Amino acid sequence: LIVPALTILRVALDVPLRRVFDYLPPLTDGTVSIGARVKVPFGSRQLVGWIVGLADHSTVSPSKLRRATELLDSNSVLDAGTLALVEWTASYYHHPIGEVLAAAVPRALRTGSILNTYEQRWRITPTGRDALKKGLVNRAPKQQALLQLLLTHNYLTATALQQFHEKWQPLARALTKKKWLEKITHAVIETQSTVTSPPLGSSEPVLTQEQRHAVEEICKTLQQFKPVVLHGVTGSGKTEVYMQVAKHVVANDQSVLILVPEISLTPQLVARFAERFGVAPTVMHSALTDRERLRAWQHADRGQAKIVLGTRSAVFCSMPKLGMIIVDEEHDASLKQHEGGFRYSARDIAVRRAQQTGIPIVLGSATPSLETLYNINTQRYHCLTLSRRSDQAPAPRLQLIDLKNEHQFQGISHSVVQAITRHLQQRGQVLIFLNRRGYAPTLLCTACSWLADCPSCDAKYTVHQSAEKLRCHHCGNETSLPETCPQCGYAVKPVGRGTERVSETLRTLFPDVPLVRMDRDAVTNRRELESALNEVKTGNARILLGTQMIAKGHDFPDVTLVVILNADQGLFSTDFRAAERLAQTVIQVAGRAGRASRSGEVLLQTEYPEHPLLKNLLTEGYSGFAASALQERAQAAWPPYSHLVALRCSASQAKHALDFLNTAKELANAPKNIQLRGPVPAAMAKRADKYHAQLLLESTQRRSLHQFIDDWLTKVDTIPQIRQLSWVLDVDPAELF
DNA sequence: AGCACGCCGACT
DNA sequence: GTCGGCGTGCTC
Repeated sequence: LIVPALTILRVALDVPLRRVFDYLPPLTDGTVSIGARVKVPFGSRQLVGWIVGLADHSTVSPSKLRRATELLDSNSVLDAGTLALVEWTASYYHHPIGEVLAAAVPRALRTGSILNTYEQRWRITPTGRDALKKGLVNRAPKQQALLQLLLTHNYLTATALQQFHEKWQPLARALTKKKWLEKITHAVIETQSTVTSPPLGSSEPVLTQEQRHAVEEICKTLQQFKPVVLHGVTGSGKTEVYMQVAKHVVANDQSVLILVPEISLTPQLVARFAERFGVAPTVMHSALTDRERLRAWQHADRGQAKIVLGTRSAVFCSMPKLGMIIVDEEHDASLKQHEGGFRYSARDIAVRRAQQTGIPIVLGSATPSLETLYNINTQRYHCLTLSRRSDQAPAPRLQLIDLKNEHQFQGISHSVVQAITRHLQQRGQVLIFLNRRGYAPTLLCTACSWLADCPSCDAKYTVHQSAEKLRCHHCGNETSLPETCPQCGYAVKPVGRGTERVSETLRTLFPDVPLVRMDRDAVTNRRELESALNEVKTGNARILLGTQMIAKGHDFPDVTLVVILNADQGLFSTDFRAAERLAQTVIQVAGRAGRASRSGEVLLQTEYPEHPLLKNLLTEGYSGFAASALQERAQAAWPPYSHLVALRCSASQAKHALDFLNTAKELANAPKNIQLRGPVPAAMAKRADKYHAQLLLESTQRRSLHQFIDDWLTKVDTIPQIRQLSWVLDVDPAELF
């Protein structure tokens, strides 16, 4: 197809500008197709852009209109559905489409570098054929034989030539010189080496009635948008349901996209899918090299990947034959990108993608987010419940320990010590959760009340005893641990407790019991993670102590006691989502207990046993908690009963940040149904030597809010001080710091 | 963002 | 006399 010279290319570029740029098509031949990449001149540089549209005329004056340099793709690297999704995302998050694309695709595609793997091929030229026919090569039998071979073979690769003759290179050189042979560079499609083993049919377990019902419901209508929530308690076998529904989709010659919050959780999931399907799923996550990521992308784009398993950016993976999306642990905060300029919720985009594509989507969780529960209540989502554990284990018993009325040793109460002793005696394993790493959260002078605080943040230094360091967990500052007070020279002492200190305490209390500590300091790489998990799984370790790291994903079948050392941080937070997060953490951690035949026990230490949130969670479980939490949200008109957008700003001076937000607020001529709140400094205003502040926009009318923002941002873009600060728009913010 | 252009201060 | 500081204007 030759494109008329008049065609205008609409090109998205990776620049922070909320518009696309018009170009004339390149003079080189080739098919101009939407979704392909072009190299274009932009100012004084050459950039790689994406063709996101074609037009027959441009409103840009002809003097400004420039010509694209080169087409980079002849066939698709981004299917039409994915591009449509990227366009929707750019408009929903009010973010430049070029930057959304840059976040969505592998880096290798962005730089315009070699998309394909190339293979050198040698073939006979027409003059070579001629020469052969005329007998001109008769005096060089080797050369003749080679040309003869090429008559029947079309082309030979270096490997093939090697087989033909050990010293083929001088031969080829001589023939090339006479123009009888030519070397061509051919792009080859790299196929992912897939280790194939026959699917183990026997490994398909018998489903529980609830699992079978869920599979049937999800598979009833496979070719239409149908959001389903799979609300399954820990151990109820959600993964088995995912695999069975995926099997139906794959049997239909379509592929399945599975999103997970973190890659550390995937090895087991990958292994289970690999075993069941006989082919390892195509994985996509940030730990891949550029080359691996490109390969995975192409594999998916060509429809060769039946199952794509990835973290949040995989929601944009090009999959022309996408038949279903599964979002595992849909409540998990990691599914939202909350750093950098482009902040998005992979779960929300996934729902949109399923809707655009007209396919089912499964949102799985033991603790669904309040938004999701709200969508169930309003009949937008269909809920399928797995209330029984597939291993028949009874639900663990949850119990509060009142720290105010108990003797305690280094933050561990008497009854917890007794419970640990009891479970260890009964050959159970004990899991202890504390969401705070390091030795102690503060270092205090015993005489002059000096506190070690981070010079770059409004935060205290955390004591890291074994490393002999003070570290800031907010900016990465580090300094040596002082032995005496730098102010008065008197003794200093660590105050409060982190996992490092608790591990010391536990070793004192249970000197003969092997203990494994899992947090970011104790476990720094994959190998250490594997070995720590192995210690627990083999039963060598009897006590497992850790942070978030142990709350997610991993199975610890022999754990019979779970202790949550301190649940109180989340109780009095100003963030409206704190309660939800706390409840989810408690339930997720509790879910690690008693997965095997033995029933589990969960102890939760608190200073506030009367707190309604804890009482509620205890008596009513997660669903009961969620119902009352939703009522509170409704009364306060917080999400999901309203929609939030935060304009966040950071600058080297607090005043600059607040001035900018105030100017932005003045520029807003917001309709009555949109409230602007603030600006206010962030709870931790100073972080890494920058001062943070935010302006909050709130409305019950999503459409109206978004229309307003479109208009407003064009004005915000013109605020002059904009160069001395950085700002981001956070649509549906996960936390309001 | 990134790059060019432009106008003022301390250097060979 | 110029090298280079970073303000500001623009990118189809």
